[in-house]
Amino acid sequence: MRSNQRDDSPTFTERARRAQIVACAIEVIAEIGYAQTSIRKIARRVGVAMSVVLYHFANKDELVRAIAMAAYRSAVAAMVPALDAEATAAGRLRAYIRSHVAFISTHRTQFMAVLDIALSYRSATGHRLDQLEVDPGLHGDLAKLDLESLFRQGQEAGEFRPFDARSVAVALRGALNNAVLETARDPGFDVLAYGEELVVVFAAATRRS
Amino acid sequence: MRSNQRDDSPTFTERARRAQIVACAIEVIAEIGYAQTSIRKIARRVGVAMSVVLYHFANKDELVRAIAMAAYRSAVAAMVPALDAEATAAGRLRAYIRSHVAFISTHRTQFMAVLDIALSYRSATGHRLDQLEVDPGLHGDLAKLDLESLFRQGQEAGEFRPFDARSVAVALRGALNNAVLETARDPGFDVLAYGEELVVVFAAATRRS
Amino acid sequence: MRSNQRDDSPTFTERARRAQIVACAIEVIAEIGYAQTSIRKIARRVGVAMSVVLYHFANKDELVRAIAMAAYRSAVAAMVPALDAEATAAGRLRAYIRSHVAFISTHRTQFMAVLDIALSYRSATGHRLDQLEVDPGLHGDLAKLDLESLFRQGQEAGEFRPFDARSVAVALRGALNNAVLETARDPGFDVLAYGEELVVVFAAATRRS
Amino acid sequence: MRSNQRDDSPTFTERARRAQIVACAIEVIAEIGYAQTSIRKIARRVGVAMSVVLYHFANKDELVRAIAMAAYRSAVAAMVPALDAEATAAGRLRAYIRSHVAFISTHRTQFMAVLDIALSYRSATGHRLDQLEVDPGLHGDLAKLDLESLFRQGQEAGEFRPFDARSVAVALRGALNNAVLETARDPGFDVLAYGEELVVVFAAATRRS
DNA sequence: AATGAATGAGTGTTCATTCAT
DNA sequence: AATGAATGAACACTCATTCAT
Repeated sequence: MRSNQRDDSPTFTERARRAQIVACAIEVIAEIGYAQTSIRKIARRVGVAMSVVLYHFANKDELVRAIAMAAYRSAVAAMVPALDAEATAAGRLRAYIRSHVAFISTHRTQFMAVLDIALSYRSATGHRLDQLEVDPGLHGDLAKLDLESLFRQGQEAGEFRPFDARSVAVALRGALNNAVLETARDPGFDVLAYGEELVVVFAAATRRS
Repeated sequence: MRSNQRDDSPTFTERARRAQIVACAIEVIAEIGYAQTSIRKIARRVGVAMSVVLYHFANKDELVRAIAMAAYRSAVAAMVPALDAEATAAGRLRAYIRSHVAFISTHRTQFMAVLDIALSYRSATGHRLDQLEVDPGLHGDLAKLDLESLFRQGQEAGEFRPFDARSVAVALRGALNNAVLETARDPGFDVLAYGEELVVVFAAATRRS
Repeated sequence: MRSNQRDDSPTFTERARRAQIVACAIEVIAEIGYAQTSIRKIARRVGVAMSVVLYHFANKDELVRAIAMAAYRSAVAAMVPALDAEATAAGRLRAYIRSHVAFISTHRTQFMAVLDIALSYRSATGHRLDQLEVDPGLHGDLAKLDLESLFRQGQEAGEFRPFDARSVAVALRGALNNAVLETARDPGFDVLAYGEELVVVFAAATRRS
Repeated sequence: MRSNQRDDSPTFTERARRAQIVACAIEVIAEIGYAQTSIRKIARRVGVAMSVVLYHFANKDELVRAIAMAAYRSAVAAMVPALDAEATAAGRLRAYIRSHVAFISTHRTQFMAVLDIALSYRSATGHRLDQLEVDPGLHGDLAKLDLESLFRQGQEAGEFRPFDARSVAVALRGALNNAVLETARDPGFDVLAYGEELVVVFAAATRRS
């Protein structure tokens, strides 16, 4: 077990196996739903014994956390640069929406899996996915994706009208998440076009006068 | 068992027990999440043996269906009159949002439960909640709550600008559902104020010119 | 409940209901097999509540006994006259086989059900069907159908060669019962022709010199 | 679980456990009857948790199949050599009966169990035991035990009189199976003597002129 | 004579987790 | 680093039986 080793740096093999397991877990969850997913089925997909999964992850909660972290990391990698490239709040809002739907359309299975977990998972202690501790390195970057502060900055800069930042953030997040569910219901749903519509809607909704 | 009776009229006791079980099931699901909810836990809450629940509902799927139908029925009762009272599409949109958030705030646990089911439930045949057959009497009224046609009618009447009706419907539905999840995360979240913000946002987003 | 009544003579309705339940039970067992048969399914077939069955039969064992007795009675009614009409042991053996397969082919479902019960049923006390007490009135007639004494009488009369009566009785009974199972496997199996073959086989096997 | 392994060669421990479970299952079934046998009771006899049985057999049907295959295998091992040693059809018929009753008397509980299963078991799909797929290696040898072709060959060779081969096969099989049931009713029943009687009966029944 | 409601013991099956190797 | 074996708790569901009405 990892905790038996004297230093904390995982070996190369260790890292590779973990990544492989996380990837397979995402596939399985996206395919059959988190509720129907078991460690055995994940192991079967990887092609190893079930105990191998638990050798690398101690328990199911830790595996779920790893899946979420991997998703956060790739979301951050895809969205933060797009946001950083914009000078205005309105530009960053557009970039947020567009990079988000782009990410959804390129990482459909991953997003599906994480959303599924986010909606139905509770840890042994009853906590939801978004109440899990985030890896320290990720914390700063995730803050950059906080919609509420994006809106507030736009209001302070005089770009946006004075609305309740939190409410509009909740609305936009809900709208974006629903894109994934809609894709699940209808695989033909055009996520990118949906994104463009959201750009128009939320531009109109936040614009001054 | 109900399916044993020759006539279809359930007795008073039968109806009362079923209602009681549905109510308790809603409570339990809202509290611990659908994935963690079992028939035994529901029975424990009602204060009867697990087999009593299955005496009244035959199987889990039927119970889930009963919960959903009860929720649909009360949602329809709360929202349809509000919509019928409005003459314009813009008015009906406002009424939709306001009656919806009002319903959320008065039926929090019920809505939570149904949303949770909608997101994580799959029937034995793999179907999602929204793919379940709806009681015939309910079908007509549920159609009145279809956002996409509401938008389309507003566009045909020249009230709304020409946007993609489906996309905006998906966005609004996502935003409204997220209100429930936000309440779950933060019980202090003011749903009614959120609704007023949505009224403004979607008025601005749909208005001509 | 019957045991509440002061005299033991069942009413007409009572007798009719019991007969109806027994008939339906036989149908159900023949169709889906005794192992899959439950009191509820029988009641469903009759068109009454499950508790009605138990009102008339006290428990499952009693119902099973009633089914067996009904079958014995109709078998006796069909076979005993045929046997009584024969003067020689060889004639009675032929009559036994022929009336037996005739009975099988006219009472297929009934025979199927009883055989199924005979093979897989154990009472609460672990007893098999053939270890159940037989109705006093039936006892005498059932004795007339005892193959072993038929063979022994034929031997004493000098008609049959000296073989082990019990063994040949076991063999013939096994051969006859297997006709029913063969019919279950292949519904096209010609039971009457099978009977004629058995007549030849057991004539040759028992005949002197 | 075995189905987890990547190669198909079961370990020594695995094979031993499976054999042990099959052996105990046979004991339990022979004692209390297949209908009364549950996985839990089998596990209790083995002295392990019920889940251990399902760890090795996936489901009840697979366990039943394993029991049947084990019985078939030992029956083939006991009877086929005896048949192969005979040159004539009449000799093979005698060998069939004698090796069969010998097998019954040495493998009483095993035979009881398999017969009980054969008579009352239905798979999840409704199939009977004799409709289950047979292990490929066994298939050829089992064909050698087909009574109907044995009789037909004897007729073609002019050894047997012209009777309906299928009927006599059904009769002999019924007679042999009934030996097991008779033993269950009366443990003192002399199966070997019964076999000798059958040899005489079926010799007389099949012989020319 | 009949029934609806309830119950507890039982069924097969799934699952995350532990542990010795 | 990996694994086979085992386990107990939980799951949905079935069943014969009881009892008040």
